[in-house]
Amino acid sequence: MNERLRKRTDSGDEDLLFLTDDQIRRGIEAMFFAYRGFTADPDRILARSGYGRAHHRAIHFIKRFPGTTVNNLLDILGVTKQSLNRVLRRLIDDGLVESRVGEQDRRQRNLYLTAKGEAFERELSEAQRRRVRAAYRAAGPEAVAGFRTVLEHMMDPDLRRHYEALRRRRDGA
Amino acid sequence: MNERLRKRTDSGDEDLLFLTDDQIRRGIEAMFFAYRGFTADPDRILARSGYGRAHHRAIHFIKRFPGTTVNNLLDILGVTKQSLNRVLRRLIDDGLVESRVGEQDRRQRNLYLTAKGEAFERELSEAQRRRVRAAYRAAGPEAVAGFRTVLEHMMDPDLRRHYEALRRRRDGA
DNA sequence: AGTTTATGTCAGCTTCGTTGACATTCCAAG
DNA sequence: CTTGGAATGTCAACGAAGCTGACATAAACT
Repeated sequence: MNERLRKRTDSGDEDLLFLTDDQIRRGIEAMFFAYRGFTADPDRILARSGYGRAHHRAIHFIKRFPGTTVNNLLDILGVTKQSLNRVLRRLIDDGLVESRVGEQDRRQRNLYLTAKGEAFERELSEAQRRRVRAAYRAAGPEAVAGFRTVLEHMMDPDLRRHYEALRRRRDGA
Repeated sequence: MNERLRKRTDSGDEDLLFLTDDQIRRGIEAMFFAYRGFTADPDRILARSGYGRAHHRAIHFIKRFPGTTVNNLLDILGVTKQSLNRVLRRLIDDGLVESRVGEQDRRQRNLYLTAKGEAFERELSEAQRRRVRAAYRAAGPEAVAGFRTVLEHMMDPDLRRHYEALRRRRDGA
C-alpha cells in the first residue's frame, strides 16, 4: 500500500493526507481518463453499426432486467423519454429489442433482447469485460475491493437504493 | 475487506472470485453510476452559464497547465481541434480564457485562465472535490488507494505516459 | 364519467462530437 | 532566398444525443 497514505501520528490519529486537494484532484483526473479507457472498446464496436453509448446503455440494462418497462429504464438511465425513445425505436426497428404489451397492465411495454440483440450484447460486454478484467487482475483483489467501495460512495444514494431494490425484486421473483 | 474476496485455497493459490463475470459486471455498472454522480455537481454549475462538460474539461486542464498550447490540450482531451476550438472560442469570448500568440513559434497559442476564469474554475473544482472528498472519507484510505490503482490500470497506457510526461515537464521547469 | 398514468411522437433547441476546406505560420530543401 | 510541405488554428456544415414543450392514445383507477 502507498507509504504516503499509511503514515500516522504517534497519537494514533488517522493521517488525512489522502484527503488533500491535490490527492483529490489526481483522483478526479484519474476518473476522467479511466472512464475514457472504460468505454473505448465498446465505442469502437458500436461505431461499426452506427450506434452510440446510449444504445449500449439501453441494451445493457435490458439484458440485466429482461421484461423491464420503459419507465423503469428511464429511471435507471436518467434521460428523458423522448431521448430514450429515439434510441429504443432504432433498436426495435433494427430487430435487436422486442417490445411486448404488458400482460397485467397493457399500457406498459416489456422490453426484451432478441437473439440478434443478445448476440450484440455479448459482443459489447465481452469487449468491456476484457478491459475491466485486465485492470482488476493487474490491480489485485484488495485494490478492486477499494475501487468498488469508493465508487459506491460516489453514486447518488437515491439511485443506488432504487437500483438495488430493482435487483432484489428481480432476484427474489 | 470483503470476505468473499479473501478466500484462498490451502495450496496458497489466489482466489479469483473477484474476476468472475458477475463481479466484473457489477464493477461496470458501478463505474457508470459513479461517473454520473461524479459529474452531477459541476454539471449543475455549468448549466447555469450555458456551458457543458467540454468547457469544464478545457478549464480544468488550462488551470493545471497554464500556458499550454492548443495541440497539447487536444492530446489530453482526445477530441478534434475543430471541436475544441468551438469550446475555446466561447471561453475566450466570455473572458474566461486568454489566448496569447506563442513567442518562439507564432503558430501556437498559449492558453491561460483570466481572473474570471480562475474564479469559475475554483467554483467548479470545489463542488467536484467536495463530492469526491466525501466519497474518499467514507471509504477510507485503503479503499482510496485501491480505487486509484484500478483506475490507473483502466486508462489507455499511452495517454497515461503522455500525461505524466507533461506533468514532469511542468514541475521540472 | 372523469382523472391519472404509461407510453409514444412531433417539433425545435443545444452541446459537442465529426469531416472537409482553408488561412496562417514556420522550417527546411533546393 | 524562395518555395513547398508540415504544423497550427479557424470556419462551415453535419450528426448523435441530450433537452423542453405540446399533444395523442390507451389503459387503469376513482
